[in-house]
Amino acid sequence: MAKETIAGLAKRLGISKASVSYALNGQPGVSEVTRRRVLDLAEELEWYPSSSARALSRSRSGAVGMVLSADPDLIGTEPYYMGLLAGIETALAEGDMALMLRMVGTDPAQERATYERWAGERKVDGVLMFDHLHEDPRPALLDRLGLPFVLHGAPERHGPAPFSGTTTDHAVDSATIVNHLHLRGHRRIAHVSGPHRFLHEEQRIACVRRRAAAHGMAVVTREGNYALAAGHDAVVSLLGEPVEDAVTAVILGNDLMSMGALLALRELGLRCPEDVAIVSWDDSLHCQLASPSVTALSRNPVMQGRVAAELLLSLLDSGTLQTRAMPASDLVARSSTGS
Amino acid sequence: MAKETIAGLAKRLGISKASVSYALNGQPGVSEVTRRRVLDLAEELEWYPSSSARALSRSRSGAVGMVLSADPDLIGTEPYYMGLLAGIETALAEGDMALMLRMVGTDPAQERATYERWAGERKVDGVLMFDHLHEDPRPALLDRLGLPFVLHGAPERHGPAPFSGTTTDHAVDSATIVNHLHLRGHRRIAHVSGPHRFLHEEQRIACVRRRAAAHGMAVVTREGNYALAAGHDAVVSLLGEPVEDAVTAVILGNDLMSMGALLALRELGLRCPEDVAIVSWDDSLHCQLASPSVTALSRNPVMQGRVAAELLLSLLDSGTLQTRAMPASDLVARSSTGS
DNA sequence: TAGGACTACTGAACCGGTTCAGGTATAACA
DNA sequence: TGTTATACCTGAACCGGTTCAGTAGTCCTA
Repeated sequence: MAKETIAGLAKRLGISKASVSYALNGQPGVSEVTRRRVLDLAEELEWYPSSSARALSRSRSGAVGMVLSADPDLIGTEPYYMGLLAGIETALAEGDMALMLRMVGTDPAQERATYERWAGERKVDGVLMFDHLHEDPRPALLDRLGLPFVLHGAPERHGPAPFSGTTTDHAVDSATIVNHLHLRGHRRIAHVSGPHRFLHEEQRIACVRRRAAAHGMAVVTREGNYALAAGHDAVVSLLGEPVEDAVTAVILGNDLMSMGALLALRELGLRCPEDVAIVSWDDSLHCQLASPSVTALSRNPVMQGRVAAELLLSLLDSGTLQTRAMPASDLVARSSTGS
Repeated sequence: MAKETIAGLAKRLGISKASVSYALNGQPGVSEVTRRRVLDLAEELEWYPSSSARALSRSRSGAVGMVLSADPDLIGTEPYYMGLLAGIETALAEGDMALMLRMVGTDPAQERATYERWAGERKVDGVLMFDHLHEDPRPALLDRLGLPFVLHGAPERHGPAPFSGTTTDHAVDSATIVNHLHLRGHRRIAHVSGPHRFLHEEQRIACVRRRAAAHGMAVVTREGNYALAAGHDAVVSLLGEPVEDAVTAVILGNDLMSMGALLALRELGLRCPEDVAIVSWDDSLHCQLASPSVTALSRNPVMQGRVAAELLLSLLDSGTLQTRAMPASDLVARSSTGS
């Protein structure tokens, strides 16, 4: 079966390529009768227009790109990103866009090189990004490259946004966590964050501090890297030696660090939640299954991915920059805070 | 900055488009001097050839597709697939191919519709598939569509392969598990498999049975669906009422079901491993973190993904069908079998 | 010194769509 | 009745690469 083309359809129907094209794309310029004939024939032949020919003449690739930068061996351990991916993909599918995925190592240069290549080859019409960095060079780069993008987790701002993105109200989320701990009597807490280069981590730190101060609570901060060992080591360093004013609760920046924290407590012979409570800034099956199960802030990655993708779609077809605030996360209270 | 094209480069250099094209693609027909001039100018201008124009004239899209069919909300819970994805992506990147990802629900019709669309639009040059089904309609479909593909987890066969794929020696893996249990004194075991519609599950069941029989062990089989609840329920049904000849060990088809099994044991007041041992047919962080930690067969998804992608790449550029056997998996002995 | 082989290069066709600038035929209007 | 608007349709240009057939020019050989 030789590959059909639009010229083939046109010949079969005795009309011009142009008419076939108009009919297929729902554009004016053809009668309803002709349109139906074209559509019926296309269906009968199971024919679809060539995506590359279409991409070439429309100067639009019909795909959006997403770069995941992480150690390949650890990628499976981040359920948050997978949920995000799922949400993104379903939204894109509805908008008839394809998702082009690239995984690179943790070197930021690789991510940037990918964008340059994509823009140069016009392989994607837009890009989805995460994790706004301190002095993030990517928005400027993408602007220079002329690649539309959406940044999931953009900083909150007042006034018109310089680019499209989703924002999270860290003050509310922080308050949810800190209030929960305060209510349970904790007055000295620790916060083991993710890397400071992520803007959202800086903001969380500031918000936790502010909220705790409002309650008259003391906060110790540690920087982690989202790995299990980081949570473990932070807890050991915080609680390894018995001191007078040891913290009674630890907030950890993600689920893996929370698991590490639990392991550390067990090693140190400290009971959770009786001696030390644990809260994870990200929920997952790990938090549910751990013993004790871990109280966690439940974001909704699938929904968030969906929203981010929708922002990109609307940016691509109407060019409007938008910022969308994510709803506040719920805290799922579990055993690790004595709930 | 107006977009450069190959015609633009040609004009700047005072040569023809054809020469520029030959130079860029490393083809004969240009002198080394000219080639260098072209390459240098391209680099200086940060110019890349348009992927869609290239795709159109080469009749190759430069992308391979992969359909993930799963409930979007559960996708994050399957670390195996994420590892696979990572391996695939890195191999594809090295072969200068892009990965097009599509997530669909669990309805098989959606997966097939995606392949039809991709083939019709010539959007991907090939496809990666998983989980060979009983009477799997997909290979025939893809053959009809003329879409090259690699099936990760193809059945083992003698004689020439009808398509490219990776195979796993289930007999060896089964023996690894069963021997491990036999050595620890278990004589009555249960095997909670994944859905029977997956060929590899059927094969695992048969291999476990055979191996157990060789040892004079009794096996009870249950069908699960890889979800936590399935592992839980299977264990409850197996061990809910005290019986004379209750099984003393349970093999579960994946990590989630193993977690469910542990929960069930806890509920039933049975100790692991003293009363009942647990083995997972898939390793993950869950197995490591559970208490007791779970003995698991450790496959290497990143490597497997890489191999599958390499098979596809070589199929695409030389057209040779190949079958590659995956190395035997190692058993990571942990507490759940008393190790 | 004519002939053949080889190298370096070019013009034009081609890939398969989209879209613009007309061209008819029919309907609507004055 | 002539003019104009409208609906439907078409030929050809275009998107930006690849590739084929052909042309010069150079070198080697007999």
